[in-house]
Amino acid sequence: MNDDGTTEGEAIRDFIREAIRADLSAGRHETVVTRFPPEPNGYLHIGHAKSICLNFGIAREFAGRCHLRFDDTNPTKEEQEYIDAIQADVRWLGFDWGTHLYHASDYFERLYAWAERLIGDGKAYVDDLSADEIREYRGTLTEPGRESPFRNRPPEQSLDLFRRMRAGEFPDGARVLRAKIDMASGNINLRDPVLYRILHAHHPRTGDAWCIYPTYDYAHGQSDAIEGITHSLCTLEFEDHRPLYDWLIENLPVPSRPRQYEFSRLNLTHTVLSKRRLVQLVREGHVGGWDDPRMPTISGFRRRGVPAAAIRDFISRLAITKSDSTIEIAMLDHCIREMLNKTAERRMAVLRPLKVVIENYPEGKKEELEAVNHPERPDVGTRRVPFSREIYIEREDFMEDPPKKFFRLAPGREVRLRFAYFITCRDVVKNAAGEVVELRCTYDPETRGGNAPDGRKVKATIHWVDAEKSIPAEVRQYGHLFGRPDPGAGGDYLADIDPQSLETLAGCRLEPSLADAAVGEAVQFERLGYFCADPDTAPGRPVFNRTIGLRDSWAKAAAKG
RNA sequence: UGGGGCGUGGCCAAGCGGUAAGGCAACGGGUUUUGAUCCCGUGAUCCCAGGUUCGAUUCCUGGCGCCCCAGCCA
Repeated sequence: MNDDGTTEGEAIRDFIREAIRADLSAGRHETVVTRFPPEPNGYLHIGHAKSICLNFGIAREFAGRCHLRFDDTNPTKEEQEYIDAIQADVRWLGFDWGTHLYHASDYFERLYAWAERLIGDGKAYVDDLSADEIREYRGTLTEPGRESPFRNRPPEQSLDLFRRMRAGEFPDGARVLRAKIDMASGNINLRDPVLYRILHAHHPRTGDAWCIYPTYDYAHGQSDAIEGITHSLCTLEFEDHRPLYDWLIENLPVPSRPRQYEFSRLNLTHTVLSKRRLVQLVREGHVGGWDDPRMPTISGFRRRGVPAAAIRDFISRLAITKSDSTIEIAMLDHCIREMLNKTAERRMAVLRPLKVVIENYPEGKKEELEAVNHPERPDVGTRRVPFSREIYIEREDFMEDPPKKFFRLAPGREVRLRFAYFITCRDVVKNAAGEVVELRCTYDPETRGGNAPDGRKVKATIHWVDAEKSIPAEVRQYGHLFGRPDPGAGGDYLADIDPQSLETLAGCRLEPSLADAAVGEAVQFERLGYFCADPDTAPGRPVFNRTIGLRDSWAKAAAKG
């Protein structure tokens, strides 16, 4: 099975790929060329991953190519930091644009020349109206717009003005270049859309070479045509722009005629995916940064320990359609767990330690027990875990007065220590406040490795670490950033941030083999979940992030009562 | 009384006139040295109303509902 969910020879079917097959078999194209066109005004998130997987995936399936093109037409919002991060994220996701790295700004000179041509053809004009006036003249959704008084000025005059706009003679907002289409169109995008605006701003790539910049509508389709893009895939909100996209292609001497197709964007429960909101979360410090593990950004997932393959698998299960949809976050969680279950090695770690003294275990005795690294993959081998008279177990694996369905340790009860021995709880030691601070247990030497020669069973197996040899660590447990599936539905989405989405635990104890875990590499802490070392890890000071917890039917049952 | 889309089980989604795939979730049950994994099993007549047809989720008509568009953002 490939990680796009298909098996060898099985073609993915959706309306876009069907259209491509039709174009290919009709001979309209020989090769398929797609492009992923991010605007460098923020970090990539999982919604972008859908577009990336679609565009690069199609290029791969049809033996074509996919370009990475920065849609850098608005210097007031774009930054080099984003340009760099976007490239790193696309690569990390597993895609390669080869030599096809482009920028809309690479085409500024050509776009400008075509704009002059449009003016000469009487198909564009310089408008002196202010932004507010243009809005008034535009009309409303139900009323047609009115023509600007400058609409029919002579082409020579528009041309002169346009050249002076470029020359920097006018301040921001003084004039714009507009296409002359139809002020009465039901499609507002056709009511003489703005093609160029004056922006005295420094551009990350062109510096101060320009003070007029093309709008998205003008730059995008022409960039597609210049690059020979055959299928320009974008999200539904651009559907209304297609007539304009086509109008420009038809009225300009572009080298090719790309076609635009629209599909629905990804929505996910328990998170937000709008650039505006993600920027706000970062700028206002509601999260630690773009790569905060609770962020739905590619860099956030990476830091959290989510493998790129899990993201690709998730995307492959999505359908490319035109219907609005919101995917339950449980779907993503499932893909992460499934991937990690197959790949992550197992280790033991105790997050909330409770000391256990095994009274009949000889003082000073130490031994090492063999533990498998992956129960379903013997080839991954085994490791040795130190064991002695004093160990730590998880606090929540002991209850002094357990309900009937609780199978773990309790006074007088016997359980198995994973890979070690059966132990029985004999005594509970409490502090002055009445809190349990230590357990006194006995072990059965005959059960070494975890099986009783007499065949007796225990109802639970719990994890543990050696008190002396285990290493201290900080563990950050991450949950979904928002407590409700539809953040913002109640008004302010910021109010829906779950204050417990990050729980930092100090004083956790890890089995010694975790001392040299590689940053970002996933491991399963048995019975707890998947974790990986965070970049904040310092020598002798490990910091682990919880990528995702294991499914926990006990917690679910306990919650129900 | 503008234009563009969409409407199949809780969430996605196949289906392209012949009698409703699959995934996730939920709920049962089995296996298990992770209450994990794994394995079984359980649910819809397809927004509504007419019409065409031997037969419609698939075609037609009319409703209803939801989403997007009035940035010199993308």
